Amino acid sequence: MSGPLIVQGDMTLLLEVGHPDFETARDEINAFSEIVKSPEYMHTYRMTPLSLWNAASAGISADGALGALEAHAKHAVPENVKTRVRQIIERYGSVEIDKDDEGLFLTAKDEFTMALINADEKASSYFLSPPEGLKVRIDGHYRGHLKQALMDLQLPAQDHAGFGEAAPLTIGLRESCASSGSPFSLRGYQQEAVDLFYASGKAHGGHGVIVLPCGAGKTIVGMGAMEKVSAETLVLTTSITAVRQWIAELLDKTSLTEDLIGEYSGEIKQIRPVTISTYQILSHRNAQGDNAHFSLFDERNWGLIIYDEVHMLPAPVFRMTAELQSKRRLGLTATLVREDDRQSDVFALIGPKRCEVPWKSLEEKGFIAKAKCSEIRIPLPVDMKMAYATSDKKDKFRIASENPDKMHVIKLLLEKHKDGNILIIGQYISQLKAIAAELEAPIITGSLANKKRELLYSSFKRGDTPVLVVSKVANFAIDLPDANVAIEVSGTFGSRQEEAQRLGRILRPKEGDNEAHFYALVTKDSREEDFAGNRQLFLIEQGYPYEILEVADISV
DNA sequence: TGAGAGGGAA
DNA sequence: CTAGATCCCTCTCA
Repeated sequence: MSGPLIVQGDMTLLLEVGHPDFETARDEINAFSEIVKSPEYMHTYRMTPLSLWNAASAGISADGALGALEAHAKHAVPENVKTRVRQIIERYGSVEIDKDDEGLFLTAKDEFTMALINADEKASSYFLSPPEGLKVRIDGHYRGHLKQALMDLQLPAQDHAGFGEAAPLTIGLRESCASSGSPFSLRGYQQEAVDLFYASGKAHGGHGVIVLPCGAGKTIVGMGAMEKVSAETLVLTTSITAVRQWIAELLDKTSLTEDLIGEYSGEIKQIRPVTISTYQILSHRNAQGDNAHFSLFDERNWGLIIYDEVHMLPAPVFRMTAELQSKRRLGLTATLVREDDRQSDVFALIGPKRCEVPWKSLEEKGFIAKAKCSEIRIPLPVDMKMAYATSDKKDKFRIASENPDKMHVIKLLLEKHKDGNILIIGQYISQLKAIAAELEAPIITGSLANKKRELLYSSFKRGDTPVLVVSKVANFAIDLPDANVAIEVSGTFGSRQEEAQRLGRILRPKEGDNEAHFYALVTKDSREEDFAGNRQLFLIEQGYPYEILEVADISV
């Protein structure tokens, strides 16, 4: 009993950062808990129903989770925590949905559970008849709605009812890329992700979410799934650029030819055996307030629907997905949502998390660069302190973000990384313009036409432009070239996804020492520190410690 | 026919 | 909490 972990009665876990077993313990508890706070010496994790159910769906038992807690605990694990963890994990699988010749039916593991569901007005409204013992016939059209209602009852269903017949389509993977001719095959973890999605151990796969770091090849996992399913496929993405990228990748790495792949967007409306579309066109309402493009879902007998960046799924597409439970569904994301409660909808309607590849494991294998993250704390200039003190909350954040003394630190960092390819990323256009003007560096914001962006990107890639200033376009633009240094001068109110995206920008493997640097510039003793702390949670969870520096610590 | 600007949406 | 970016549709101008 000398481990780094304190298990508290409220289901939170305190993890001692300086302890020799810190990393092992962190990697193990990550599988069934999520990080909440990460001050310097003690990180706080929390076990939630959803984090435990995702673990359960990945095959972690109550004994497994409790075993990990006990192995790393400093003191005895409280009895109520043991009971609660068992209760929650056992709830996953206490309700099953299956299919026989007569249609869909639900089974509960005991009478109490069935009584609970039967008493719930919403859940029982999808019953076709009163329950007989532990079994009840359900209306197949409302399979998704039922799963959502069960989720509200804290009873996540295991859906074994399978999928309908779909239009078949032979999809093969090439052995070499069409464009470059270089050999192509799935990496080990990509193949594993595909297999977990397709079968997930009990031959009940075909729906679920794969979590992969930026640059780990989400598209390739998608193609692997398409090959397995070999049916007509609908891919939903966040932007037109992403649509085009998918199409280019499919042509490059699969047997699909141009006539089989369609783009369905605001610009081009093709519907083909494999169709790539955007969430926005599906969410778009016409003057009558109807979703004008929902029919895309019924245009063909899709066998697989791929949700790219599944954490971005808008509400109307969720609603539609509730009706699509007889289609295979694959969600892809770099960061499962934590900021709101939509993750329970993802769990109920797309499926449980099937696989999560830790960033650090890719770093060890050299698939992504090593990253050093630092937060540099910069005081406000003396003459601004009074203005800061007398401002309201939202102005305080803006004043801190636009701290003019950040300029000096940027210059120090540019000096330190003289030969680097440096991205300066920020949130406020006025701030970025001032920085770009001072450094005489080009700037890319949303208002710059795509063609002009591409010119700057290629100049940056060639090394002709060593420093590029970018706005929030960097969060979305997938064609932004890689750098080895990123300086974040301001960020949104605490989005972990944003931080992950931004770090992802510098993680493509590098020549030489394969090392990248990420600096977050934060105003000392300001509200910005708190928000920056929240942004960093995801990366800390993935094992990227932030070094906290003062201006004086920067050595050139 | 296509490019580009402007408005509305979430 | 904001400011910012994107997308879709429509209109105008060659």
